[in-house]
Amino acid sequence: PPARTVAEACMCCFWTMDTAPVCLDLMVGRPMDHEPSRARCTGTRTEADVASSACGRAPSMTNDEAKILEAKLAQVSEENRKLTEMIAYLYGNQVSRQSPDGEGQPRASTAASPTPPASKKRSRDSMDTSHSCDVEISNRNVGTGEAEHVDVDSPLSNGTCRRIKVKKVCTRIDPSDTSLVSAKSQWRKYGQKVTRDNPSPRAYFRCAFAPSCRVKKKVQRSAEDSSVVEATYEGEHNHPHPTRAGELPSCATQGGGSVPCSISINSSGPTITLDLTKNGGGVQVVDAGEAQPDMKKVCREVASPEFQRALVEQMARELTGDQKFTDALAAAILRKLPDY
DNA sequence: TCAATTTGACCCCGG
DNA sequence: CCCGGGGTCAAATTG
Repeated sequence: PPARTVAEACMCCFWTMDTAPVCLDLMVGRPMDHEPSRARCTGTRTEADVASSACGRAPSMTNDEAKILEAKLAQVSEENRKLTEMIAYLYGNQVSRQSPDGEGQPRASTAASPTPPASKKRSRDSMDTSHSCDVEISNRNVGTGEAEHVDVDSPLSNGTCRRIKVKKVCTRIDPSDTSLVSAKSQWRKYGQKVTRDNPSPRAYFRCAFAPSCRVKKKVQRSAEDSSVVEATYEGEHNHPHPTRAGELPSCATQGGGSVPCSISINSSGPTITLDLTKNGGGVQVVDAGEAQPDMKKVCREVASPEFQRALVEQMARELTGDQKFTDALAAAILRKLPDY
């Protein structure tokens, strides 16, 4: 519990469980709203201390000290930014290999400016989902589906490269099940076409969350086996993956008041958010609704007492091994002590 | 009334 | 240049 009010940082760590990536956000505390005693700042200074000092809350500080601290703060911020980008990039790569629909966090590389379209491209081009010469097609093993992985290069005639992120997913479903074909919820259907080589119509979907998002999906039953649905995902989301309605309910609505920890499940993997600023404890799995079967299995595992215990132990190991955290914890405890 | 889906027409590209 | 097919648009339809 003391940790709730200590660290100023939000720490993230990622690890893989089975096939699903798990994002762990530890929202450890809010900045202290009262000034720490100068006498207690004699030890290792936390970033928060640096920040608060840099904000001029230490009137006796010299300009040189302030400049040094500002530079230090800027350096730490830059490091933090780079680490965040790296995590996003690594996580994006992982998602691109593991998520059946690629709805995960956009990769850092998405920010790269796209090469202008080559010569013969449609003007109303909606094909600007392509930004590289890598075409990744992966048939993942979903349920009883077949699995294969293919990489295709797609250079342009003018010698430049464009990046097209394409995933192909084969899923075996009950023939009467139209859930995937209709693909409601986060995809908006904008067209349907019967193609020459397949009697089943091909449905075209766009991301329904953001109009500017260029991600597309094509869904069509296999010509050979109508129980197999092939979904092709093209492009990357250019927006954070939104939470579904009710996925992250207000802490106050949960039993006994606030919930310090919640797990949101989406197709790119469950996200565990630990908000240690709240009272109480426990882990809650929220909305595994459309999760894949293996995802649901992961959800059950995540919700299990064994996993929670392991999670707490893992967190404890990570936190106690973090010098900054322990320093901040000690400082916070000192601040919390009555001024005798 | 509004949002989502359907569906015929159109556009673009490759052969 | 023509034609066929895939992909997209947008008006009509539906819930």
